[in-house]
Amino acid sequence: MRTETVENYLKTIYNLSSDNTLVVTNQQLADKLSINPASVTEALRKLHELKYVIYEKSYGTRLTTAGSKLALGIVRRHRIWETYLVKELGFGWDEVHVIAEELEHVQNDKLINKLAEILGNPVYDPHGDPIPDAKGKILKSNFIKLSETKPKGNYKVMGVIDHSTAFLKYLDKHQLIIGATITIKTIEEFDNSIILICQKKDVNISPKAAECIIVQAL
Amino acid sequence: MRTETVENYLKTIYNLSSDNTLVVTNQQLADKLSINPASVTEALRKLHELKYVIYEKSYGTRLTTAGSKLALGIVRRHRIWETYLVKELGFGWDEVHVIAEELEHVQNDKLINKLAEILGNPVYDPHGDPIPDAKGKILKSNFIKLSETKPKGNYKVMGVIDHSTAFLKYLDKHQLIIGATITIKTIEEFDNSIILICQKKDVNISPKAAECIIVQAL
DNA sequence: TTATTAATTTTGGTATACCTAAAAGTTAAT
DNA sequence: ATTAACTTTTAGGTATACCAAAATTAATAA
Ligand SMILES: [Mn+2]
Ligand SMILES: [Mn+2]
Ligand SMILES: [Mn+2]
Ligand SMILES: [Mn+2]
Repeated sequence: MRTETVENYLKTIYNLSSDNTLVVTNQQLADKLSINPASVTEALRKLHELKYVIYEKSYGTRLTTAGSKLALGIVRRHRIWETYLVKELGFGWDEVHVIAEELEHVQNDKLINKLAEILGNPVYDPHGDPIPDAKGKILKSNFIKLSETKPKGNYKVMGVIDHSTAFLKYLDKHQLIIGATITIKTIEEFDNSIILICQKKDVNISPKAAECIIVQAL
Repeated sequence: MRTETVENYLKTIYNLSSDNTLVVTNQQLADKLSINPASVTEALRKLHELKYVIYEKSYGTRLTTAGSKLALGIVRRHRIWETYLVKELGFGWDEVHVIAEELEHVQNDKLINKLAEILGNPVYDPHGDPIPDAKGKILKSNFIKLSETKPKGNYKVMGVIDHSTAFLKYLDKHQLIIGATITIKTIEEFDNSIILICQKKDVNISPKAAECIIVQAL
C-alpha cells in the first residue's frame, strides 16, 4: 500500500474514533475519505494484515498500538503545519487545512520538530485541536459542542470540528473565532437553531453548524 | 498518471536537457529515476499523449511548452524549499535535497510565493542553482565545471551538480563551499585528478568530483 | 417474527506504475 | 558489410487502489 493511502486511512480512523474509545464503521470511513465502501473493506483487510488496525468483519475497526502511534504522528504533522502556516506564514485559519492535507505526508521528524520549536511547541492548532508532542502525547479536553449548551449560559469558543474554508469564513463573518465569549439567548423550538450573542450582536446558528463548534462553560 | 509521477518525469527531463537544448534519452531517465527502461518507454508514451513532451521513438524526448512550464514550476518549488530550509529553518545544504524532493509536490502557489517573499525572492538556491521566478523566468549562467579548468587559474565556486549528502559533506570538509576562492595547482597526468588550493590548503579532487563542481573564472 | 432497509462484502473489472525477459532497432568496431 | 554491444521497445505479468453491481449480513420496523 502506498504510504499516503495508509496514512490517510489511519488518520481518519483516529479522528473518527475519539481517542480510540469508539469503533469506526466502514460507512464512516467511506464518507470521510470519499471512497466506495467496497474499497474501504479491501483497505481495512490490508491494514489489518499490516497490524495497524483490528478489523472485525461486519462490525468495525479500531487502531492497534502501532496504528495509533503512526496516526498520532500524522495528526501532529498536520496540526503543526496548520499552526506554522497561520502563525509564521500569515495564512488564514480557513485556508490551511487543504495545504496541511498535503504537507502532513512529508516524512521528516527534524523538520516538524524544528517548526514546533519555532512555534514554541504549541499545544493547540488554529482550530483548537490539541497537537500531540513528539512522543505522541496529546491533551484531552472535556469541552462540549455548542449544540449541547443551555440558554442563558456563558461560553467561550474553544475550537471547531469542520475545517472547511466555507464554514470558517462563515464563523469569521460573525466573529465566532477561537477565544470569543458568547451568551446563549434562546434555542428556536421550530428548527433547533441557536440564537446567541457574540460581540454584542445576535447571531443565529443552525443545528448543523452548532455541531461543529466547541465551547467551554464559563 | 499520478501527478507526482508526472512531475518527477518532467523535472528530470528538464534537469537533463540543459534548458531544452538537448534531447533526453530513455537511458538517462531510467538512471536518474532508478526505473527500468521499459517503464520509461511506457511513461514517455503517456506524457506524449498528455502533450507534455515530444517523444520520438528510439531517438529521444524533449519538453513541449506546456511541459516546460510545469517543469519550471516544480523546479521553482524544489529550490525555494531548499533555500527556505537552509536560510529560515537552519538545515545544512547537505540535508535539504531529500526533503525538497517531497515538498516540491505540494501544490500551492500562494505558499511558495510567500516563502520566496520571506527569502527576498532569491535567485540562487543553496547549491548555486538558479530559481525560476513565479512566471517561470530563470537566469542562465555560463559557469564552467571544475573539470574544465586550467592550472594556475583562479576560480570561485558557484555551485554543485550533485546534491547528495555524501558529496556535500565531502565538500564541507575541504571548505569547498559556494563563494570559496580556489587556485588550480596542477592536474595529475596519471588519473586526471585536480590539485587545487582552497583556504591555503592543498585539496585533491577526483575527476568524478570535478564534474560536479561549478566555478567561475576570476 | 418476518419484512424491509441499510451496511458490508464479494465478484469482476479498470487504470496506474512498476517489473523481467525477449525481440527489435541503433551504433560502433572490425 | 558483418558482428558485437548497447539501447529501446514489446510482450507478458505483478501490486496498488480504486470502481459498480450483485450477494450477503445485520439492524430496524411492522
Ligand atoms: Mn485540519
Ligand atoms: Mn492527507
Ligand atoms: Mn535539490
Ligand atoms: Mn520529487
